[in-house]
Amino acid sequence: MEDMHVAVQQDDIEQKEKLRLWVRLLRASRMIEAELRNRFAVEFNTTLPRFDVMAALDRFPDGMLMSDLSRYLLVSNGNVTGIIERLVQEGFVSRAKREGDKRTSIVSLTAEGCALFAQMADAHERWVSAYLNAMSLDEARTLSGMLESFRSNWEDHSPE
Amino acid sequence: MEDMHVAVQQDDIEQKEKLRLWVRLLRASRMIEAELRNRFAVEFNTTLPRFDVMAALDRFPDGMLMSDLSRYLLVSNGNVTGIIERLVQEGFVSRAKREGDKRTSIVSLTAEGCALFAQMADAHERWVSAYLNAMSLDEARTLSGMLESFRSNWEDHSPE
DNA sequence: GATAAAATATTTAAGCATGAAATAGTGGAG
DNA sequence: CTCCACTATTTCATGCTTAAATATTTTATC
Repeated sequence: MEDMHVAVQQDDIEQKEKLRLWVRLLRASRMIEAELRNRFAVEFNTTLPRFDVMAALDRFPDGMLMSDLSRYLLVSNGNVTGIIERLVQEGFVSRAKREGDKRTSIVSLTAEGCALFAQMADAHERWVSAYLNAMSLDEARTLSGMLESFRSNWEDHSPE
Repeated sequence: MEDMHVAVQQDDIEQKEKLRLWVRLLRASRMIEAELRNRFAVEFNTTLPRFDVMAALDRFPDGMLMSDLSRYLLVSNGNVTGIIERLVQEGFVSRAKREGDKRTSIVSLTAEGCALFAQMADAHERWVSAYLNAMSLDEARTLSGMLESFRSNWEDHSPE
């Protein structure tokens, strides 16, 4: 009986500690995101979602399907449509119809988009590294490792 | 000369490691957020931003000004207006005009809102803790501590 | 080959989010 | 009292985001 109380209390402590972790993770993420949003707006007149899309396309030079993009970026299908729409209009992304399949179109960066992304990626890396300058390299590696192992264990409770 | 190369290379390694950390942090945050959004929609027919607002109001039972809310939640002024609007219509939040100052209105949870929030907060804690179940209590504490020290050092590069 | 099932992409409606401008109220200096 | 600066809130334009509905094409099954 006594043991049960102790066990339950332990569970509760663990639950609360993990809730606190989540709150702090979210807060850190929001702070950095807000700062980046601001920088991207000021320096490149663009947004974070646009940068994310261009980063994905830069990583896959042969192009991606719309559904590849949304899966890779963890955003919804319809979301990508609008972002790509604007990027195409501004000449940074091109859509190519594919021979065999009339549903799909392969999107990729144009030469202009590629050049712009190189600049943005460089600035992005410098900004992020500056935001994290109070953290040592070792700490960064530890944190990074823990987050990666979290990600690789994620499927356990994720549905589907 | 040789030393300089080594130093520069070290800086670059550090920059890239911190970029990787940011990418993983963001990814973890997005995965959990997506899962929570889904849960809140299914179980409570509500959204994360609404939960955040109600959590703030629960924390300040005497009520908050609209500007208090937006400052506390790190969101824009106009944003809060719409969310409160809907919560008021559904009877979870009440607005009271203040005697002395006709500009301000004090918003607070109604009894209904309070009761609903208690349920949601409980579920929220259980969900989050389940998402992090692959992580030990010690790991959670370590990670949490690192994120907290990051937050407390944030002001260094944040403007204003 | 016909039909059903799955995959791909877009559109729609509602809500979230921002920054800027508009509106309205307060309070002090002259 | 009047003007001016400040505060609080809302409104607006734009863009992000989702889920659900729709349309189209491809693939599988018989």
